[in-house]
Amino acid sequence: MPTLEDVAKLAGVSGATVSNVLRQRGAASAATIAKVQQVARDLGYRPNLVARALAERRSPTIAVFFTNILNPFYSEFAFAAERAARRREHFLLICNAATPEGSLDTAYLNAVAGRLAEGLIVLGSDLGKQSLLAMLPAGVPVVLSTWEETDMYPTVPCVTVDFHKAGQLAGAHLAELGHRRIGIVAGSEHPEIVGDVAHHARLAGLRKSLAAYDVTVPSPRLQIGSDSIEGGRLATNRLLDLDPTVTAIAATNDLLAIGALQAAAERQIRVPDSLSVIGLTGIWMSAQVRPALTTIDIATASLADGSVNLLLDLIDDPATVPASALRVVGTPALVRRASTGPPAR
Amino acid sequence: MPTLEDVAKLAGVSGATVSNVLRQRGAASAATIAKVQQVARDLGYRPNLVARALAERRSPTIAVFFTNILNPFYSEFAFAAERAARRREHFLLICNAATPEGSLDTAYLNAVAGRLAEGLIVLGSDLGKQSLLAMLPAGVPVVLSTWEETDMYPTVPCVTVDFHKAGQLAGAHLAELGHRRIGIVAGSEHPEIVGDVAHHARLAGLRKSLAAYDVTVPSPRLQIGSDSIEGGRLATNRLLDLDPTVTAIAATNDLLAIGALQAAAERQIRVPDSLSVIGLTGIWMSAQVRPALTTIDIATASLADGSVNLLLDLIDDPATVPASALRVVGTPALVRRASTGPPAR
DNA sequence: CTGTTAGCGCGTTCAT
DNA sequence: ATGAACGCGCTAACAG
Repeated sequence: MPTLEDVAKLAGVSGATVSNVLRQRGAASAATIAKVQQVARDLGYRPNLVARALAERRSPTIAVFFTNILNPFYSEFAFAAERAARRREHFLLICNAATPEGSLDTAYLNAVAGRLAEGLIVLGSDLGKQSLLAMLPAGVPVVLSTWEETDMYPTVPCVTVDFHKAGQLAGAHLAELGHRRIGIVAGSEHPEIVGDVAHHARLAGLRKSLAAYDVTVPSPRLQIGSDSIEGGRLATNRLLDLDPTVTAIAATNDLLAIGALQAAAERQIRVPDSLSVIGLTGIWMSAQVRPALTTIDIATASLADGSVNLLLDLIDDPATVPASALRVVGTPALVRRASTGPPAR
Repeated sequence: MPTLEDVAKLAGVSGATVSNVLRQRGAASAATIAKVQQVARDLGYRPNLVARALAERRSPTIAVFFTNILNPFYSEFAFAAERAARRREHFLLICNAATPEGSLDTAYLNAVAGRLAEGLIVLGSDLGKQSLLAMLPAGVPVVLSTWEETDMYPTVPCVTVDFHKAGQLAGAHLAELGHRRIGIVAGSEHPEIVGDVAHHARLAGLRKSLAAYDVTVPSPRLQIGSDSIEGGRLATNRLLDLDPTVTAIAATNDLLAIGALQAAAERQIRVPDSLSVIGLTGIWMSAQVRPALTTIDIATASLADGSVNLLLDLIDDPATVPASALRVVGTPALVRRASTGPPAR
């Protein structure tokens, strides 16, 4: 592979000039520009980005830590984040952060702190608090995103959405439709631990809005499952076994809601005629299932976009970033589709 | 951020010794080992991976080019690839290669060739042939994966599966169940172009196996849609409008098949009683939908694993890699689930 | 067992 | 407008 020097020699100029010409800095005579470009093309020269990163003390990559990229929600985030990063001439390193111990992977964090990536976006709820906090003093730019508890780390930049509000919207929608016997299917990252629930804020919001209608959700009507379609299906089956009288189910995310839809289908329960189902987050698939899922949209792509841009702004020049940009909390919105309606009677 | 030199000075040794101690190379007295480690810890030293990469002329990252990470198939590949890479102490750069023009993104390729990643896995069917071929002479290690046409680039290392065989298995399964009026829903990356089909090998295999049973698939029974659930649903609806007599549908991938399932559900057609549906690839979701989808499993995770390991082997030492490892073609397998059965009559 | 020297390939002064 | 020299932080080869 040819280097800068190779080009310089063949073009009869110095390395500095080649650098200037190729990066369009400074000025150079039309003749040398042509010459250098010609030689570079002939040689198939490509700048060594590693060397450049070392010299510039910057790296063209940022990293994003998920719990699980198999979850479509995270895929969508990754997709949007990659596009946003690319628009800013950056690459995206993906890191599945979840380890058996459930904490952020230290090797990964160290690598990032080792300037492999010049910044880091951490998604998820209550993942790896410790290791993450240990990281921050190291001066690595970090942006939290889609964080469930908005105020867990008040000092860390965060782009998220009001999950409490999202839960409220879901609850209010069902209650306003007239539902009173409502079940909840909630997700857990450790379903093997009895009572472990991941989506605290959504749940709290849900319960709060329902309380305004004097609706309570006793324990048999709250079922917890692993964060997947299958988990939602199983949880819903348990719920309906325990209490077949519920007329609506709110799930703390769309995957679980889709599982609920399937459980209903298996039991020949018509949605929304006999059972309403509402999800949360608004993944693409929620629009593609049948019946199409009513859900609370949190604009995942904007969150990804906002996270990447905030991170890169912070890296470019922290001083430029207004304090107000350090804590962005989006507003969720109800998306009415076909899976909810008034109760049968 | 402290550097190697900082540690060296404080520990009263040279940089080389610090490097040796920290990387456990060479030998050092117990005393200096302890000292160096102590100082490194106190300082919160983390090696600068960019500098290391420059010095070693290696980078700890590999890149994978997809067409679309929103497709669960690619997510699953990414998930497995990331794990495999990590086991070999590498990071994964994800690149959504699809551009509006449909070709591989040159900027991305150049970056990789710029040693940002030391190798590259390219997924997909007929994506970016030109740019990719232009890339190869540059000496960048490349592994093709999940490639539809096994022999398109005979000289490029490739880990894939026999898609032709996969198509055959799907067709044979339906035919053996007794189906004779069979529809096909095929995917396209450019559905706006009339007649554009992506999954050639699968289609050919499908047709071939059906021909053995004297089954042909005339044009109205072959519908093409965009590679998504929605695309499958729409294509299936067109197909059933044009010919309501089909008793089975083979889709060229699972997303399309899931769309077919939904189309059937909307039309109150019972699966598999009145209509059988078979998919291809075996994404996780295929097991989670209801009825669970019968499909042809291509062991995506193993493909990802194999691709990463082959690439890394090639990078470590091409001479070590036997020729037989340069072209791995996996064998697909039928997974019988609930969406297929004998025709009603 | 440890230190010295010499790069890795590029960007960046500061002269010229 | 152009070039020489130095530095980025680390590893490798050799010397002691």
